[in-house]
Parts: sequence; C-alpha cells; structure tokens
Amino acid sequence: MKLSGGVEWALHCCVVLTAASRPVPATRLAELHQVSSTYLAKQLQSLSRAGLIRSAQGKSGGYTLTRPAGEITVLDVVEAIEGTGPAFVCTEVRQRGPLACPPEACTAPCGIARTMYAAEQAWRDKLREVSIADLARGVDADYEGEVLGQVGGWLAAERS
Amino acid sequence: MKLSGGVEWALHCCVVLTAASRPVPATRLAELHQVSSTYLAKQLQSLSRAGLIRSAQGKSGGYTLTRPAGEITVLDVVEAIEGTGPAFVCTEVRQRGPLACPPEACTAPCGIARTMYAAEQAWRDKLREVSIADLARGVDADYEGEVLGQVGGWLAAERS
DNA sequence: ATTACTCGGACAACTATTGTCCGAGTCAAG
DNA sequence: CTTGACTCGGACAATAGTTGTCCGAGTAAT
Repeated sequence: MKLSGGVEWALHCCVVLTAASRPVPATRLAELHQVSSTYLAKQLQSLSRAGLIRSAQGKSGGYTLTRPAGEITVLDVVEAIEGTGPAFVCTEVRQRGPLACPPEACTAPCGIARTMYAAEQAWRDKLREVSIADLARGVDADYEGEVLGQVGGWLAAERS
Repeated sequence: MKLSGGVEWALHCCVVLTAASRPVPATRLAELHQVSSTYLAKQLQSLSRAGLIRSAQGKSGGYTLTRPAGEITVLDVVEAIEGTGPAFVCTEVRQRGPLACPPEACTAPCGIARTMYAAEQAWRDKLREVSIADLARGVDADYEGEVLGQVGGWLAAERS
C-alpha cells in the first residue's frame, strides 16, 4: 500500500494558498516547492475538478481556494488526488471454487472485507478531523514565526 | 491509494489453514479459491518470509500456521504482503525552494506528515484488533454452519 | 485588436505490480 | 538404499499504473 506522491504536493499547495490574497499560478507554486511544474499542474487539475480550488485564466490568473481553509479537510485533498474508491477491493473469493457459497447467501460483505473497510473508515475519520486551517496554524506553531507570512510576501512580490 | 490484491488471497488462505490439520500445498489452496496457483505461491512465500506460516517440502509437504490463529493479527498478514513501510512518504518539501527551512529546524516531522502518520496509525490499530481466529469465528457466525468444517474435510480428502 | 499569460487535456517514459516459468531440495515409498 | 515424484523458492516476462512532458484553447489585461 502506497499513496501517490502528489498528495504531499497538493497539501502543501493548499496550505500555501491560505497565505495568498490573489490567484497563484501553477508555475509559481512549482518553483516555491522546487518540483516539476507540469506535473504539479496535473495535481492542481485534480483539486480543481474536485471543487476544492478554482482556476482563473488569463494574465493574472491562477488558483484560489473555493472555501475557507477551515472547511477543507485533509481527507478532501487526499480523495481528490487518490480517488474516493476503497483501498481494499473484495473480489468475492468465497463465491468461487469447489466450495463456493451461493450468491444469495452473500448479501453482506464477508468478515475480511468488513475488517478492512472498518480500518479504512478509521483512517478517513482521522484525516477528516484535520483541516487545512489546522495545518496552517501548525506551521506557525512549529516555527513560531512568520513562515506563512513570508510565503504571502513572496507570492505578492515578483509579480509583473 | 490501493493495496495489492494478494492481500485478500493471503487472508483467505490463513483462515483456511485454520481448518487444516496437515500441511496444505499451494496448489490445493489455489484450486480451492480458483486463483492462479503460481501467483498465489508468491504471496505464500511472503507470508513464509514474515514467519507467519511454515513451509514443508517433499511429498506430503505444504504450508502450516506457525502460531495459534489467535496470535496472528490481520495487520501481520497485511504487512507481510504490503511491507511495513508507511504509505505516506514525506519528501521534506519544506527544505526546498527559495523559502527553504534550514535542516536544523526540521528535526520533527511537519504537520502534514504528522497528520498522515496519525491516520495510518489508526488504520494499523484497527487491523491489529482482529485476529485470524476472529475471522474464522466470523465465517462460522455468518453462515451458522459448517463451512469451515467442510473446508477441513475437503482438505483432508483427495489426498493421495 | 493584440498580446502574453493562464489552464486543460492529450501524449510518452518509467516504475511497480501481476503473472509465469523452471531448477533445487526433500520427504515418502519401493 | 535407490528411486521417484512432489514440494517450495527464486529468477524471468507481461501488464497496468504512476510519473513526467508537451502543445493547443481560452481569457484577462494592455
């Protein structure tokens, strides 16, 4: 089990967008994090399709959060990138082979699937507890400083 | 995020081995589940390397559980197949780019990593709560019958 | 009207997973 | 003790998913 590396980038981007007052182009976000701008664009597209960020085209275009950061959970971002499907897919092994259970007796998921789903639910619940605003506060708490403020300034500067 | 399909097979195999009194070859497990025997063998090798099952070679060889089923957790099986590494890998984005944080200020994981790790911990905790014996009991409870007993009989029969 | 800058989806390269094969080793039987 | 057949184990391809790249469509400012 392994999740896409783009999740980390997407989360960082959302936190950074917290400190922005104007739309931020994908290029700017990429050089701030020193990552491939073209690939980051792909992740931002996923966020846009999920409705978490809004894109503006044209000369002073870029991305903006659609909602207050307090109303965007980490789970929202993760699901936007990774998809909402379950990590464990039950192939109904019990209905196959010489001792196959009849389909009419398999209305409820089997014990194995129930266990896996419960674990995933716990995972999602944990991610739902934390919002992007919480992460932003965490950055300021960790560095007891103006890191986020610096980011805001850096984003405002170097503009044409 | 998606986990290997072999996890399901491995869990089913462990449950089945609960009902076996003698070593069960990979071929037999494969035809019971109607899956590729050669690929299933690979998963069983992983379980063997993890020390969950023991392999016996020769004419009446096969696989056996090394411990009582109550002492094997679902997490053990999942980690044997998927590996023990974390699903979220932090690439320390904060140390890169024009506003990079100095390495000496990055001793603790960042807030994003902490959140992801906490969620994974919750996931693992849930999987650790359930043992193979619990799953076996669940099968009997779901079908209030002798499904596991039938499996045991089927494994005993057809032997040379 | 022009121009330059933005996003968006279509197009390759690469890595990890899935699937297959044959040889080494071992136990049971004759 | 010899034979034989059956077992696992690791090395070898095929496939699918992820990572990374490119260029065209559209838009806002000039």
